[in-house]
Amino acid sequence: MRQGGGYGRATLEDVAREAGVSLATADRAVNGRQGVRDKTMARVSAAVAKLGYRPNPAAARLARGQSFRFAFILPSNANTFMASLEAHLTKAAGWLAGQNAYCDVLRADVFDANALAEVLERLPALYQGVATVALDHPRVRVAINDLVQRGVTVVTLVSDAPSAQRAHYVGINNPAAGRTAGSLMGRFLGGRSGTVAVIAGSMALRDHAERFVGFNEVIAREYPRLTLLPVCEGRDDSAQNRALVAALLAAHPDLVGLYNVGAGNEGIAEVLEASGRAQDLVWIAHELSAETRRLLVCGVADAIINQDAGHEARSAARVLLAHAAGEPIIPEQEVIRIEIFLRDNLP
Amino acid sequence: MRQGGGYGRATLEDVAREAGVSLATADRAVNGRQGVRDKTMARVSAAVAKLGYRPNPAAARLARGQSFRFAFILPSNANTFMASLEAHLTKAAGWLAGQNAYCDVLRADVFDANALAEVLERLPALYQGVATVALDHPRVRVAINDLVQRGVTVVTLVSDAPSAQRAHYVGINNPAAGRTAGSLMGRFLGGRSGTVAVIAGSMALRDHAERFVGFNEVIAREYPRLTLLPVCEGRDDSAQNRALVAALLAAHPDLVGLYNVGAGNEGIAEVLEASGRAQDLVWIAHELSAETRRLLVCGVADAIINQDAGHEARSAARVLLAHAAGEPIIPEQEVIRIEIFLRDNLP
DNA sequence: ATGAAAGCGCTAACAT
DNA sequence: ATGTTAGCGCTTTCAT
Repeated sequence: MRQGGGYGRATLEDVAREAGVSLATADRAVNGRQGVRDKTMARVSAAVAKLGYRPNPAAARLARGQSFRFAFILPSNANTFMASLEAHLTKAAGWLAGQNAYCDVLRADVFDANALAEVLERLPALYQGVATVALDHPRVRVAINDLVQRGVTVVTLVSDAPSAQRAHYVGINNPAAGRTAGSLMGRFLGGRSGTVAVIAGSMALRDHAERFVGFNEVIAREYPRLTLLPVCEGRDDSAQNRALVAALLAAHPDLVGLYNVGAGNEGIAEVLEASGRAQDLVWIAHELSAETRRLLVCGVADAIINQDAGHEARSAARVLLAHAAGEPIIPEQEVIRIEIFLRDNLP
Repeated sequence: MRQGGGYGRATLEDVAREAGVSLATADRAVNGRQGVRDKTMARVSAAVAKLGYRPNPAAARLARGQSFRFAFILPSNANTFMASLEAHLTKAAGWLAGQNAYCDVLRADVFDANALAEVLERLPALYQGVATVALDHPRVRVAINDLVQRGVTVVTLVSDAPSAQRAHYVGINNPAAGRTAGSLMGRFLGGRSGTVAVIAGSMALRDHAERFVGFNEVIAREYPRLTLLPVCEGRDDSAQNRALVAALLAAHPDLVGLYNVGAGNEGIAEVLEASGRAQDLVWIAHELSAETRRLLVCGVADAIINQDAGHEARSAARVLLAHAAGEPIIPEQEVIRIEIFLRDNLP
């Protein structure tokens, strides 16, 4: 491994010399700290421009020597997706540790607004930042706003609380995800007529409700030959979903499409595969996992809409650190995509 | 994921004290440098474990004070996608500069193996790394291998040279992208029968050829009611593509699908929109841009297969830096996805 | 308002 | 084989 010498990169010291001021003054000027005369400021700025000075973030971090502590609030009962998110969060924590930032995972029943709000309200003061799977509820909103008031950076993760003053939302646009599922459903069904069913965990969950709204919007507007059945709620539970789908198949011989807005795909898969209608019926589900991957490959599922858990974990970590350290983020790097996977473009 | 204790992070000095050795020895042991007795090594390892020591990468970078210089080799005549890639590369260069790594953009006619090979062969020795839009050709392969031999890190970008010993390929799996387009085409056409045309820049371009092969594979195997016409080559040129599509529309009243493997979508769009068959015909193209975005929104294009130029630029920068600095990468972060965009999931 | 100086945690000469 | 020491570029008291 070769090493380049220090090449002519200008340091703050060079700037100070060029401007005829001390290192400390140069630092104050460059970082916009107070107590610098306009005239000196101008001289330093000129030197910066002349030398093409760029601060060395590694050195700044080292000298500052500050460390951070963040909390991640995750659901107490994790499904496959949340488990994957947590695994990625653990890796991201390793990276954060290298940046002098440490994090703890806190549990909350994120489906229960009061339970979640309580965890937020009682959050120990040692945390400079929180990433939480949120809920759009008045008490949660207040809890988040109070934290923000206190100077804590709050980032919502996977599920948003748009009415709160969180610094950032790391997750997908759920109505758009639902519309995407709707378009895929309509197009995959070609000109076929028939009935389409939607299964959700619970319509009280904002993301589920939003996805359904988006799905419904597209189907109703663009595919009049398809009839949407009332949403079935299966609590994201495989066993309940199994029963639901069995009933749907029995009751609707003309069932041509199925969209599962939430989790619990295993149960659905079992019934579909057993029914012999799996290849014929268009099934769209969410979140890529070992299981949904298999379903896609063998043609039982037709498309998987995914949000990249690894990306979300890293994004939350980066955003939290950047905010706490007062550093900028690269916005486009932090946009979580609504990914569409067919069996052909699996990663 | 734990810990922090506020400021009590163990430093190398703590490790040295705990192990009863000097700072330098602790450094040698921790970094696996030679000249440390097994016994001391063990003592240091024990101290590391006991204190939960984690090196501070910022401090290491600062102390090492090494800087790097990379070259990016891009096509001399850029289309929209390449222009976007370059814009993102410029931003990534800003980040790299903060990491003491500087880069230059070199031009080459990357479609001409000899021209590209020449640029690689004559690459100034000052570069520790190169990211190049490559070509799978014997002379290019040799040129890349020679660079690698010399200790230069070579990364291929967007277009690969799999037979060369490049350290990494930043780009998508093109046969898979073609298969993805094929599946979308087949499914979007529902049970319709008819003719499908493919337009490519040139079948001599590896990525174009690979995409076609993937597309053809799926259509031939899964959609027997669709007939594929021989590939038309339009040199990625809008004007040529305009003429090609006009001819196709005239000659094939039963044309139901169109897949453009390469660039030059503007010309295609014009003819399709003018023909009045735009809404009926399924058109799939590559690379999201202001133009293809518009086409998607107004229903002229039905799907865009995309590789994220921003991701590719940042990924190339990260991989190059990590390799040169001997640091690890996060593999899953560097996987470039085959993105499918419908009008509903546009970023 | 400005300057001097002491580190931050680690690396790499240069000793021994 | 191990220790000593001088920084890397920047931030931050503490003086002036």
